[in-house]
Amino acid sequence: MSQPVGVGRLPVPEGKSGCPINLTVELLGDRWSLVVLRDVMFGGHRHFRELLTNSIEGIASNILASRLSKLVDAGLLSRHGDPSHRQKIDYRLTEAAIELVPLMAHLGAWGSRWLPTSPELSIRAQLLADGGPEMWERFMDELRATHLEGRPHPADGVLAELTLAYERAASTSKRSTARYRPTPM
Amino acid sequence: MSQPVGVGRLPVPEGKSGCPINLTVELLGDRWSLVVLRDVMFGGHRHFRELLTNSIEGIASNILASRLSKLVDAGLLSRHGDPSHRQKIDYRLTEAAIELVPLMAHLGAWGSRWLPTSPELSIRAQLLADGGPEMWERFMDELRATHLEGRPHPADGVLAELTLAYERAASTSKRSTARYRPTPM
DNA sequence: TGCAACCGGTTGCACGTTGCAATCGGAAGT
DNA sequence: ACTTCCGATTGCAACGTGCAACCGGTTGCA
Repeated sequence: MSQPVGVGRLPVPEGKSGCPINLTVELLGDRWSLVVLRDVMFGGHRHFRELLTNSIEGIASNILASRLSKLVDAGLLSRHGDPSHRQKIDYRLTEAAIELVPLMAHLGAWGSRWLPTSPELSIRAQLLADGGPEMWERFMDELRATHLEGRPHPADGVLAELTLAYERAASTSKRSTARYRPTPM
Repeated sequence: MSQPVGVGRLPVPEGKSGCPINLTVELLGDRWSLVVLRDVMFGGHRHFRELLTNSIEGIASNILASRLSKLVDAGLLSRHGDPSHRQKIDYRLTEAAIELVPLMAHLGAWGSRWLPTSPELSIRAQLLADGGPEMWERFMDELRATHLEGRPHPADGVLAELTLAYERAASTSKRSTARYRPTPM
């Protein structure tokens, strides 16, 4: 639970830079990896079809498949069988992925501040950003309980709070965007 | 200085998702954008050749050119003439880019924690992450003075502190990586 | 005045990745 | 038996990246 992902702590892969920012960008810096993690983290979607159908950005099935297996290989997601259906796969966040919560919070905060985001979705990002490290820790503990130990999300948890804020904002917004499920931030 | 980049606050570009995380990923989620910003921010490189030659990751000139113009269009960099050479261009961070400092700090911290980074470079990332919001604010003010107002970096500033820590770590490391200038984090 | 070094790029081309639509074989429900 | 749902895979076109050569203009120096 506290080891680096991949092949362990080694002499820095040859030809690569060894810079923490660069390596992180190399791993997560593409069009979809962080979006998939966002949907698992904030949307609560943990199955292939669920991620495919509820994605507002409309990810293609082959891309989703390749991202899921890449994230599993990188140690950010883990695969588990689902008792309800033999070939249903439950993708769960690992500790490494859970520790991306502060990064997601900053990503959302910066986007809300500088990019033309939709108000309902910005509210959730703002709420999480304003909650600060203390709220992030609560959320991370909630995710650990859900994804590492298999317990359900508490009804009064951070995720519930964020979803409630979104739903309130969405219901009072003039042009309804209700054709989408409130998956993303 | 406090407007969103791009076309201003508009009804969310059509067909796009409006999610703050998604929009940020769409803008910065590629192999090079954040790496270029890192070199401008932490490496102090502000000219084309400087960025091209001192990049440890070895960016190609056409990619660098396309990223620079994309970042300028997005409002993260601004172009200025250089008095010393008529066709030399000084790329400076804008306020929007300076506000990516916390994101960079988290990116570096997460990478140091979970990926096989090189120790000298990790030390700088750790230092910045451990400094917390208070240190980030000091660094951002320093960058504002340098990039928005054209003053030099103070000798006792955050950047100097980070560079010193890197140099100490690099000089005591066995296998010298001195062929590289200490550009990245 | 000539010339080499430097300035920010551009061009052409090979290659891998992405995006899209259709489809796959196995498992479950009815 | 038939339909639906499951996580993918395939073929194909378009795009992004990586590499090397090259561009016109500017500067410093002999």
